[in-house]
Amino acid sequence: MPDAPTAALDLVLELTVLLGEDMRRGLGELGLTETKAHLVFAVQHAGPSTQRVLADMLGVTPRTVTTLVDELGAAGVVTRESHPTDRRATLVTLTEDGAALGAGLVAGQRELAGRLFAGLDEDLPAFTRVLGEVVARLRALTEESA
Amino acid sequence: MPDAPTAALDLVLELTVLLGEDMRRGLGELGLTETKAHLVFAVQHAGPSTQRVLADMLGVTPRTVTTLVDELGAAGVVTRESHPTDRRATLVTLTEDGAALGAGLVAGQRELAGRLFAGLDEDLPAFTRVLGEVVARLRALTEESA
DNA sequence: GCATATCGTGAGTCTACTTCACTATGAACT
DNA sequence: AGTTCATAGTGAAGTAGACTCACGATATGC
Repeated sequence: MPDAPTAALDLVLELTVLLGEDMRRGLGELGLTETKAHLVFAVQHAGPSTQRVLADMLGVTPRTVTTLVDELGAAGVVTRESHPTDRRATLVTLTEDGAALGAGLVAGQRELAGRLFAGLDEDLPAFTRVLGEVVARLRALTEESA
Repeated sequence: MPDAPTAALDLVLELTVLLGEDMRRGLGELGLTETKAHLVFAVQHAGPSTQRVLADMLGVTPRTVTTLVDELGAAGVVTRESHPTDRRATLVTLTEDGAALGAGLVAGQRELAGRLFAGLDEDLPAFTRVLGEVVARLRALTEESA
């Protein structure tokens, strides 16, 4: 019989697997990978950004962003605009379609959240408290070993 | 301002990222990938198993298990034993080192769980309730679209 | 005893990333 | 001004971890 923390962690682990599958499936139907979706989110949130900045936000190398932007550009989701003051850099911006796509992603996520947590209002605050604390501890852990 | 379910899902998403990083880092130090660790867990839990069964448990193709077992064999973690009744099949079994490795993984996981959830006893039952329900719903979702 | 299914593996491919080298440009310092 | 050093993005090539396909060896059902 596992102790309560171990049982909780096991559930979390299972959740990550299921959630990952679900997201990949949903994104796949839109022709997106997780990283491409992440890039769309990033541009949506931060506005037009250089590829260097996007690389840092996504946690990938600049070279990877080049490819991502190439492919998202071919799909009509983003465009490369010239940077107003730095001629080395390009500003990645969302097209109209890209903005709609991003809005759709956010809406889909919100809808999934509603479906997953519906009717659990009573326990939800405690859930969120624990989750916040765990995330904070985990972040501290990973930073201390960086 | 996001609604509570959306905030909770965002936290979950962040947790999956951080937890994944942490696990990969820790496993990497032991020369393991996530899938190899999963295989060790599977054999530890189910006892000596055919590669076909392991493929199903890991959710990968049999071909992938061949490579996994090759490499774990080279590392001295598992061995291939002949199946007593089916001469096509091989039984993947843990070596003594492999069993120790598996036990270490379990211990490490338990220790991490303790560290992450320490002092949150009051909210932990609610947390686990929500998590269990969410996992169940997610599983239902993925199965209905299979 | 023969047709058909299953186990594991060689050969080759794919995807999402990486590193390295390079050009073009910017910034800082005499 | 010019020289030096750092930075933005990209071509070329490599890597890790999966996959498909085809095949030999064995098992199973009729």
